[in-house]
Amino acid sequence: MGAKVTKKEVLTEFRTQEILAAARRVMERRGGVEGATMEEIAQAAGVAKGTIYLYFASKEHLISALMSQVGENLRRELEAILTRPGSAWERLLGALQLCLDYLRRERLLFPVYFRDLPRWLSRANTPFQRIRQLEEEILAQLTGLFSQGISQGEFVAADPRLLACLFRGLIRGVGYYQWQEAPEIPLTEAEPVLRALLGGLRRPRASQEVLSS
Amino acid sequence: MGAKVTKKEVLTEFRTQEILAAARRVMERRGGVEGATMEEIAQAAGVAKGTIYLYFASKEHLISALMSQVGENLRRELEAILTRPGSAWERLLGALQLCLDYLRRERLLFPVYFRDLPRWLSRANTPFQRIRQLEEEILAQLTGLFSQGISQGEFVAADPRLLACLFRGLIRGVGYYQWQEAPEIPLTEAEPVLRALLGGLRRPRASQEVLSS
Amino acid sequence: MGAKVTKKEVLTEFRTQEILAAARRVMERRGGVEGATMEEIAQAAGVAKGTIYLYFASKEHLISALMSQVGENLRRELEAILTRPGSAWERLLGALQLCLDYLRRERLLFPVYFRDLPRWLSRANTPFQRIRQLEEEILAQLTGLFSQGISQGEFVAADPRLLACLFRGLIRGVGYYQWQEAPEIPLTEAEPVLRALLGGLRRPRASQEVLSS
Amino acid sequence: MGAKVTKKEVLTEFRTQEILAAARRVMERRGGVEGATMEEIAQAAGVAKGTIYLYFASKEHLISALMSQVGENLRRELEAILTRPGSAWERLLGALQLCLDYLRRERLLFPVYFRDLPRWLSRANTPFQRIRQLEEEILAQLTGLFSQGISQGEFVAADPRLLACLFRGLIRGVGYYQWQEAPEIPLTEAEPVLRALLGGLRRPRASQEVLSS
DNA sequence: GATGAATGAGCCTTCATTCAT
DNA sequence: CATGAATGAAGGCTCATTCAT
Repeated sequence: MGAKVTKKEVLTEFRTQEILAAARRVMERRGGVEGATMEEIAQAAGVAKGTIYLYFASKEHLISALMSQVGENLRRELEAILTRPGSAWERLLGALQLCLDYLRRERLLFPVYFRDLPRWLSRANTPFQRIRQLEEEILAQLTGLFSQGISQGEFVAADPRLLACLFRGLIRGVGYYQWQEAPEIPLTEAEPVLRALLGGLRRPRASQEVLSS
Repeated sequence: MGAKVTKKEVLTEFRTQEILAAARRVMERRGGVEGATMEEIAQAAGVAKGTIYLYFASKEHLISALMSQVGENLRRELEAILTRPGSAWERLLGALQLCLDYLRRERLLFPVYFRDLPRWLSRANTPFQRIRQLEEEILAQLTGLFSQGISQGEFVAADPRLLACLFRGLIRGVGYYQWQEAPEIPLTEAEPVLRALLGGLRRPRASQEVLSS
Repeated sequence: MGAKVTKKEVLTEFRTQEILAAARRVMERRGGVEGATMEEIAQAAGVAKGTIYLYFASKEHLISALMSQVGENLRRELEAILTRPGSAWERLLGALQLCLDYLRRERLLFPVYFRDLPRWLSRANTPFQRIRQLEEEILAQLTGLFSQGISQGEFVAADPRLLACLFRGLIRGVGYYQWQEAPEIPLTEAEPVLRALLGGLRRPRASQEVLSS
Repeated sequence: MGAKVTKKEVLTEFRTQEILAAARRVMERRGGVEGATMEEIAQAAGVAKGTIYLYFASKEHLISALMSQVGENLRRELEAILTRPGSAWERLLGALQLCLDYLRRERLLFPVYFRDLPRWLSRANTPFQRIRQLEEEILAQLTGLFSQGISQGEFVAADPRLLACLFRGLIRGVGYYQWQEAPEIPLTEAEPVLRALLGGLRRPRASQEVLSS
């Protein structure tokens, strides 16, 4: 009997993932949430339209689950990098590389993340609170990193949370650039420039300089 | 007689601006183009639904006009700054300040700009080509600035267009940050950090260093 | 004072005709009533949209007046022909020629007459009763002609009103044909065939034949 | 299993016909296509508005299907009659009877056929091309009949296609008459007169007469 | 559980008509 | 009288969601 329950659970999990994958494909193809109809997602998943609603309460819940998956993974991998030994700068470079990797990997999902998610996040009572939470956790990880770096004298003195936000903003800016302007330019070309930019945050050794206009 | 024509023109201009302002308000309130219906825009403008179509041929034309207004102004002001005398770095700082000003001023319109415009830009035969053109012109202005800076040895050697894109990406990242995360943090606090980041692009005087990992 | 009133009347009449002519042009161009907007008619007439409503109570009244004009003329000319001396057959040929002339002349108005008028005629309390009346009068004229022809032994015995209706139906069929199928074929080619067809109604001299299956 | 598929197909076919019948009823009631809204058609069919779009891609497709049904049947039955043995005249009488039957049967659909179809036929890339094709085929059938009749000396010398068009025009004229003027007069009364008229096309035996004024 | 036919609220757009100037 | 900006009812169509089978 326990086996049977497990079997059913496995099947449920399988279907869930199948639908999520289908939703991802369709959204990538249609370039966003609005263009992706439940009908098309169902077809792509090889199930009937009504079946989706057995696994997800609504379209929003479906999208939410999809986005959460990515966030969950990013948070886990980011955690691994940030707890590595080494200087804050080295770990920041690791985080940069990871984020650029995600940009590359999830490139096609970017429009959804960028355009459609924000609207939903602004609404209360939405299934997207989980994503908001994940974003907050990721931001907290980065904030912790900058905090360490500042207290260890590696980075210039600044609000660590602001630095984290700007780092994330920078990554998003790159993603947006890649998405809108230059899908043909490999992100690897952007990495040195990003390093140079972030290098601007490093505190010159044996220097009393502070940020000033 | 001339006065009458002027009167009519003034009224038309007034209504046009009134509707644009209403559209802006509704989009801000609804968080994007999709959520803003012509009905609600009309109500916000204090006119009937059909009246909007006396001033704009379609919803797309209306949005297009709204976005173009902002782009037009930004381009003009940016041009003024970039043609000022001074070092490339000084002008870059000026551009930075201008863009941050725009972010502050057009803060509420940002979601529209960020999320909805991209989809339309990807379609041909759309009234949004004007905006695409404006974006390209602005990008060209920035590219020119970086180009000068590089050839004059002020900035590290890199593709100037990539730098321009990253600059813009950075600004957008900040805007996105401001929009989503910290409407309460005044952007003025972000400026020094942005300067520090951009400072990473400056070439150390009398140095042959190039970007390397 | 009397002169002034007359002057005004003349102007009113002039405007009325001008608007009617414009409506005709627009309907011809647009291929019917539905495609012709009051806006376009007003432009074609060189007046403002609202002005039309000073001369015609509604779009229906305008169309009605336009169609009545044609019917009025046809009836008058038909009357002239039918009161000419000569055999019923000769007068029938005269009527045929007249109707074909009208078809040629009013060719471009035919779609309106054929498609749009009928719907309105079927409604009560419509300004189109005048047209219905004109049609009835024209039909009565033709009925009278056939009636004479039958009583004088020129035509086979049949309900004269039915014959009149069929004659009209034949004309309309030709018009429809011309309109839909062969605008390039001059109607003159159809005339001999129509004569042959109508000749089928003539009673063979000194014959006792009656219509039978 | 086969039964299940059949069941579904039967249901689909049933609904399709049900909607077509509803559309027919509404158009008859409203006197044309323009007056018949999808809403009202849906109500008449006892389904929701959206349901229609499960069976027909658009309003035009719906109307097109309706008209094609009739044309398809007429063409088939006409073909059966025209390939019967016998003189051209006998077959022409058969065709006449068939067409009058259709006029009687489809009487209420006539306005649609007469008024609305023509406008659509003039547009390219429309689902109505099938109807255009049907019309052409029917006309070709009639043309062939006249062609035979002429070459066999049964009918006066004339362009057979013109004769076919006039025949069709005559039928339409009768239909139009019936529709507008005398729904109370049974068409059976019109048939002898039509025969007489068509008889005018017959070539007098052993005569060299040609059509002349 | 799975299905997919059915639903209907909601959207953008048109255009005959009105009325303040 | 003339104007034309403003109106708003109505129409075709979409698609997330429901529910009988």
